[in-house]
Amino acid sequence: MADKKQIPAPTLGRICTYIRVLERSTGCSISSAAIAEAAGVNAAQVRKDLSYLGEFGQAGVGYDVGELREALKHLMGLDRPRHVVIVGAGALGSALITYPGFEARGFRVVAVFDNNPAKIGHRLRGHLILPADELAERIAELGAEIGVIAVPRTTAQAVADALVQAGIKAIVNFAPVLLRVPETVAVRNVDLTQQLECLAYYLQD
Amino acid sequence: MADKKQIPAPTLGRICTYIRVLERSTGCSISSAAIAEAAGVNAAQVRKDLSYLGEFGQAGVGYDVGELREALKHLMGLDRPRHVVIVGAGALGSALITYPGFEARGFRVVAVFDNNPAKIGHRLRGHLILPADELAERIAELGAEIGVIAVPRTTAQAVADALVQAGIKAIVNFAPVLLRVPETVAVRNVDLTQQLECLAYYLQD
DNA sequence: CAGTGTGAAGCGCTTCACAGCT
DNA sequence: AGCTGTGAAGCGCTTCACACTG
Repeated sequence: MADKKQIPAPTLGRICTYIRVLERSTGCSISSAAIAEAAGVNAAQVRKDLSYLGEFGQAGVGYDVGELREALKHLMGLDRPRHVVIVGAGALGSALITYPGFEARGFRVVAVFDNNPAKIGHRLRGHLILPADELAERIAELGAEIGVIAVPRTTAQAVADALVQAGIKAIVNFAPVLLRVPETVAVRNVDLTQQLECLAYYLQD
Repeated sequence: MADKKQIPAPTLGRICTYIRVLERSTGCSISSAAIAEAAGVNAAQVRKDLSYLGEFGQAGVGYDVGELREALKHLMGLDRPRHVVIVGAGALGSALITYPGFEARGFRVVAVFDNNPAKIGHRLRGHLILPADELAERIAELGAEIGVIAVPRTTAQAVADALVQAGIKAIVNFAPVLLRVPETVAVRNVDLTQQLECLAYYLQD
């Protein structure tokens, strides 16, 4: 990714949590302490995070729930839908197609790709599986902005290259490998096995 | 989790990466610079991380690949298999049952639970779906140590409570909610939607 | 020499503490 | 009184730099 260093990455993650807290919140105003309690963080942290988008709070009262929620969504770029393509029609890719949280939050899966001829042309959870070599043209015509890599480790880099070539600027990578992409492309790695491995450490002694 | 503060959490994550680098490495000795290059981190970082388990390197040469790999696996508690239970037989839970990385790294899925009567008793990818109210007894008899929560947000806390009650000390949580568990239980949250949300931020301007 | 191990510096995020506003 | 916004302190991870070793 480019610079964008205005807001620290940890803050971005927490802001997503704050948005969810606000969406489930009933009252019309909420204090930083209440947000902090629900999000599992320090109240000063909440205020510092929120200060990145200007002064929203009312001293002595707190924050307007609706106003803050919309401001945070706007800040995160969540005020318009995003088109997502999934590469890899295996078990994981299949699960991601219908993952309820995606559609509910404005992420629309617009295409699913695979390079297995036995899968191409078949329907998977309502989506026609497209050949991976059509990535570039499909991404352009569908206006996709985010690519999800759900292929085996050995083909992940090739898929990433193809996505970058197609103009994708944001990638979620489920393959346990370090992707080499231009600095202008943002990558989030999700290593499911690593989660278990880290837990194994704490299971000892 | 308890204290365990000897090794910082970021280091634990990187050590998992180092293990993979070593498993794919061909030579019999490797330098911190080579590990760093493959893992995408700083070489000094690698040496500092490795120094947590004593002095393994040979000055002027590097580290013995096999020896270091086994030492790291032992440190992480990966030198014996772990039994995993998955709660939630939806699309995500289903994908996790056969996730190739789990079995390959010693994590064996020994049971799958759901509370939907329509699913209980049916087979899913080779596993009989068990009723969620049998969690405690099954976990005990199967010797499960890790629980994976792949249920909707609204039931995640109840599942976590049941897992804790059953003696589980390590949880991977896919539900977008803050779990309240005793300090003795380690939790790793994996919020798939949040990955996309953070990327949306970088897609702006 | 090439490369490790590590004290010290650097850096960035987190938390405190309090002035200021309502 | 209650709560925000923020400078300053605190803290922990990262990186540097170099003495030391085979």
